[in-house]
Amino acid sequence: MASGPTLFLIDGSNQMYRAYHAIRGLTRSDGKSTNATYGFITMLRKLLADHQPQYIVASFDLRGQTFRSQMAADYKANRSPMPGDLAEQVPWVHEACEAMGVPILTSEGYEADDVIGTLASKAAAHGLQAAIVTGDKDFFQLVGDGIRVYNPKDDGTWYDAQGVKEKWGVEPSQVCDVLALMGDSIDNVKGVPGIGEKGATELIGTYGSLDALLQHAPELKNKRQREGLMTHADQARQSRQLVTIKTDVEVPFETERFRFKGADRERCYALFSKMEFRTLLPEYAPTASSVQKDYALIGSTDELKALVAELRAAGRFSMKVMTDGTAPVRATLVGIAISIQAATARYIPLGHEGFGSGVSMAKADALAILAPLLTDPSIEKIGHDLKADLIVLGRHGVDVQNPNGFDTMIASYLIDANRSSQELEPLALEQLGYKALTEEAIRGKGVKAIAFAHVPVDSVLDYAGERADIAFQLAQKVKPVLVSDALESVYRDLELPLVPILAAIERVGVRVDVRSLASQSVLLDREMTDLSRRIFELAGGEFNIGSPKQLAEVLFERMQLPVLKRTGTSRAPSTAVDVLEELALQHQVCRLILDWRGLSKLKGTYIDALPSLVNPETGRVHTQISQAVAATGRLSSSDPNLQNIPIRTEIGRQIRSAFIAEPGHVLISADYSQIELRVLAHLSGDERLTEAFVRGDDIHDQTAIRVFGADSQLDPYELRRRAKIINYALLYGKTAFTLAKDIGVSQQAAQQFIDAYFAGFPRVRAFIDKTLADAQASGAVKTMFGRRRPVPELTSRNFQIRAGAERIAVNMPIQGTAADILKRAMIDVDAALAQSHLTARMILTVHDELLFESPKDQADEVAALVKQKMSTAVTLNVPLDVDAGIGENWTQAKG
DNA sequence: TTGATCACG
DNA sequence: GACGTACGTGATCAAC
Repeated sequence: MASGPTLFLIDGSNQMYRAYHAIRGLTRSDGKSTNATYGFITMLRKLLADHQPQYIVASFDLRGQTFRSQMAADYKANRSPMPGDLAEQVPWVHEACEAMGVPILTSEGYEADDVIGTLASKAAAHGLQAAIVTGDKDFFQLVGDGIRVYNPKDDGTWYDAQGVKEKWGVEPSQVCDVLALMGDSIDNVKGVPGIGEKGATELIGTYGSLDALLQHAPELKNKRQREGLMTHADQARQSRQLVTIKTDVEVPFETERFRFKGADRERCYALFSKMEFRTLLPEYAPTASSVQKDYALIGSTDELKALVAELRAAGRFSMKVMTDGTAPVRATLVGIAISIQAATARYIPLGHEGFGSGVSMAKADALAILAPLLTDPSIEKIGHDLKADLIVLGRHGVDVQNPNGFDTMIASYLIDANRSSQELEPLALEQLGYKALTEEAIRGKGVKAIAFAHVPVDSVLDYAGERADIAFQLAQKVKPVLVSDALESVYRDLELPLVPILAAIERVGVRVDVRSLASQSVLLDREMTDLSRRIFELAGGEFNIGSPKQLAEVLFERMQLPVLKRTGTSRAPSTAVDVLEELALQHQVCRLILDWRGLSKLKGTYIDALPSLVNPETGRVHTQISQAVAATGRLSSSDPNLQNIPIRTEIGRQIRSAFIAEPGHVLISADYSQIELRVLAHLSGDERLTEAFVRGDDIHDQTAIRVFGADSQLDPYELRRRAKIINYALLYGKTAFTLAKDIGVSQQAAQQFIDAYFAGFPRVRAFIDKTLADAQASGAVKTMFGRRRPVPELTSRNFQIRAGAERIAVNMPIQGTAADILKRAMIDVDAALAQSHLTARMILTVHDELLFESPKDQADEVAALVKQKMSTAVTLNVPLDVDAGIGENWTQAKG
């Protein structure tokens, strides 16, 4: 019996192909496929972890001729050439292999199979067993004493001689004969026509070998087999030669070279960052402790003064304001970390209690020393999410001025808006190869988390110092990328000036009429109770209407209503609005359920939730605005989201009425009229669309005329409604299928409308086509201001994924340009207000709307100024119309 | 924590 | 010719 350690022989080409087909649609942000590389690495990692090989080597097929192609000119002639996006990955797979510590051995003129066969057969002589890692059945021929096949698919399967016999019913020595009969259409090994896997194993099992079978061919009962074997005997013999794996290739067997010494972490790290395999990075990142750091506490005002002098001399520094509490508007200041050089940081403790409380300086004293620096516009402040720092410092009376600052979160967002997270830790890992401490590691997690103020100050120094240190290093790293990606002007002219404006909006907040909401809650409660009583009567029993599961059971089992649609992942019967709308025609209970659900949503999300979000200190609601989330460039709002306050229904408008102005003040709402369609007119240059806007026509009426003709018998309101749907539908790539549903016509009619639209506005079609062509060429789309969004899925071979990417590509330049325009307007309005005598404050932004709170007696002037600045924020070849309204509450202001 | 649902532009 | 069928967000509730 063979013994000794096992040498793992990886059939690299086979495993690379398998990975390529097993994983679909994995791409890097530049659109290049990385699926085979990722799959191969995953396989390798699992193999290494599961079997901890002492010896390992991989072989790959080389390009060009092999002895087999010389033997049979058409060998592998049927095989389609390697797909381009796999060929591109070959060097990466090789690199991955070697970086992971697996040497590669190949031989000119031979396939990987032969190299592996040779090594396997030589292994015993070197005191090793062989394990061939492959999914290719051809290798069964080599199995025997000391040689096994291992297929890593699923959880992995081992094949020894017994295993081969169980799988195929023949000995490994007979495998070549079986393969010779079967042939292999992919490699163009012809075999014998009429004999497949089943026939081949049976025949070889019966007759013992190909030669014996050929001798007895005339005696066979089965006509197809008999004639096949008699006419194709030579072909079968040649096929056997082709499938026989060589075991005598001249390759050196160097045991020591095959000894597995572990991965080259640095090489792996470099490759995996390049490939954007983010989940793999932490494991291969250099450890934090390996970096020599100079972090220290600032323990006295004298030290602080010395630090300030140093910072002033440097002209720039990075900072991280440490706080306890979730939102910056109510968080307490704990300390400030500062860095002016990689691996260096200072921490100024300001609010440490309990252990280490002695180190904290008085906040007022320390801030007074720091303030001249923070408010000096000539000093560059670097940070990751500076808005949060600005809010906290602002609440302590320090109005940070930072016109040349650098925010690494925003820079990273501009470079890749698709990133799911723009947080510091993953960026540090990917960009700097630095594994940062997590907040959880310092504070603990969940309910047991300790406030920073109570964590030993040395730990906070480590953590906070790192944040400032990393931000400083990251800034140096991403600044050049901003320039090379032509993103500097979006950064300087749009995003950076917006930071203090958003900070101010968050700090000011919005006043909410809590009493009005409370009385609405009571009324709604009654209405819902009433509705649920009627629902239970019709349904024949009580249940939780808010539970999709229970509701589905009542509707589709107890009441036997038809299941029209199923949900995405769980395939449960859907109870979504459109389904219930349709079922409402059959049973009135569905209408009641829809009504109940509408009320429940509004009550739960707004009426009952808003009062609890009022900040007790200010009596107002302070949303958080994210500048680095939406991939199109829009802002987003959370905690609470004030960008989705209801408006479409009567109850919705009542909720909106609860957003009110301070006594003596009013709210002013100013919104762009149809900004996205105007952007489309501008970007496409379509004459008719442009003219319609220039003349001030109602654009939806114009579309109605183009699409439905001037003399449709339908009600003009209905026509306009449909035209509006069409206008927006086409902006986003809606299809006839859904358009038909939305406007209640046949799919053919909907398609005619779409065709008529594009015929009526011909440049729109051309614009869409050009946008797509450019996107395909560059892998990204851009707004008028140069903001970009990578769209890697445009090259996907999956229709669904590709179609989705195309819609994104068409939509982003429009939605994104509109977002850019609003940002530009915010900056202009803010500056104009600051320069005027007016004291109005911007309090909200909702995609195409700005909301202000103004003293009553200034309202008209403010409205005029806002309107003027918004409509001239940019110059398009269509006018930018702005509607402004004034009122006691948000609903009135929108009137 | 995830999925379904639904609020907004 | 089929594919599945509109973009972008965030909050809540139920159910695991």
